[in-house]
Amino acid sequence: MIVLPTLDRKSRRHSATRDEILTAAWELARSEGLAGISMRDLAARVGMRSPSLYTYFTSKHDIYDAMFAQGWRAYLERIAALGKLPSNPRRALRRVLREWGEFFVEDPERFVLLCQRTIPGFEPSRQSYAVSLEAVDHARSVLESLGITGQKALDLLFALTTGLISQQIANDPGGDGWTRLVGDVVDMYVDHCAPAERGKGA
Amino acid sequence: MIVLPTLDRKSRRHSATRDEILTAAWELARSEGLAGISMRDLAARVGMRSPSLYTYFTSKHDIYDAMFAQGWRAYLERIAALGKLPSNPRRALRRVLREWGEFFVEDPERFVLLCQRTIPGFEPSRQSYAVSLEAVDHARSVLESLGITGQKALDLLFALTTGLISQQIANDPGGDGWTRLVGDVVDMYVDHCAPAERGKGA
DNA sequence: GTCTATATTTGGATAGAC
DNA sequence: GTCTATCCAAATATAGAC
Repeated sequence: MIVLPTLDRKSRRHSATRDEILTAAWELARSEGLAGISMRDLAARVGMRSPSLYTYFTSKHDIYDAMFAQGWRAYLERIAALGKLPSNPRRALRRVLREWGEFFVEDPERFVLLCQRTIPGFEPSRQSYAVSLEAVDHARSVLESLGITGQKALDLLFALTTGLISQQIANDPGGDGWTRLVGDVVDMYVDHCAPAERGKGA
Repeated sequence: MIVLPTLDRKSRRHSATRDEILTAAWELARSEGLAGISMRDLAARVGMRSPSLYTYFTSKHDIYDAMFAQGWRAYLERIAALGKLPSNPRRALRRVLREWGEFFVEDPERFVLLCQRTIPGFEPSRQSYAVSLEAVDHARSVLESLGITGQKALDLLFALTTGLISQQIANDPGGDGWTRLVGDVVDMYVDHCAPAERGKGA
């Protein structure tokens, strides 16, 4: 007898409830702040009492960890959904950064969890961290197509983007400052890091 | 009879104790994190019990508020101590940003309180906020000497600097990444925002 | 799997004696 | 001004019945 690699009814149900809890956790994060999530409130939102949550997650940090992985997976999906990037490398970078910015600006608490990591005591597990590294690798490959290599340039790009997003969130939440600035910023960055590309912005 | 505008013995003592508490608060912030300060621990560190703190501050937020103002005042002193800035505007900006970076990298919790403001529920009072605005005005005047004006350019500068510092603190705490990058960053920024200055970096 | 009940800890803040 | 004693609220997590 062959056991199919699908989950049985019970496991599927378990997994669905986990997802339901995570969805509620994101909602709660958006309304109360990420650090403002309490097990009581979270349970109430899915029609449970707090002890029942421990059937699905071993601790509150375990929930944050699942959210962290889920967040980065959502990012990878968004980038994948962009399809083929423009062949002009500068345009490609612009396209990716615009998406990056919209992704985080539309949900500031996601930015806090994924990029700022200011939740006291929380550190992602090895598996969840691995998901975030895929996003870094993707950025690296886009830079390489521009002839930009090295950790320094990558660090600079992240500093630039995360700095802008956090300013945007702090000063103009929900606004479109990012979208309006991203073109400028890409030009500034590329002109500096890949001078050979200067003037090829088209 | 003339009342001199100096504080009497009692007020001086009161003020000295306040300072002592604030110093202990910074120490505690550096070891436990800013959000990890508790009134009990803080009191213990100055040889008191927690209720006594309320003689000097009305609440915990009141302590954060005093720290906020103290932090920005310390920044203004550091900048003032630089003396006359180089007449070359690009060098002047480099000098200021280098100091800015060292000031915050050497005490990450200060950066959190002054620039990130992620303490739940804390907002600086009008007076304390005014101190921080002096720092912004100083940056604006340095930019003006470069012929760079407008809120957008100022925002971009802050995004760039705070982004870099938070990356530095997260990835290489205590390192000198900032110092090594600041020249690059200034060139990149000035080339973009004040093209007329291009090549005048000396 | 879910519940009630509760352990445990921790925190800010206050009352009132001295 | 400082203390002891205490209040009150909130939170995570566990034990054990159903």
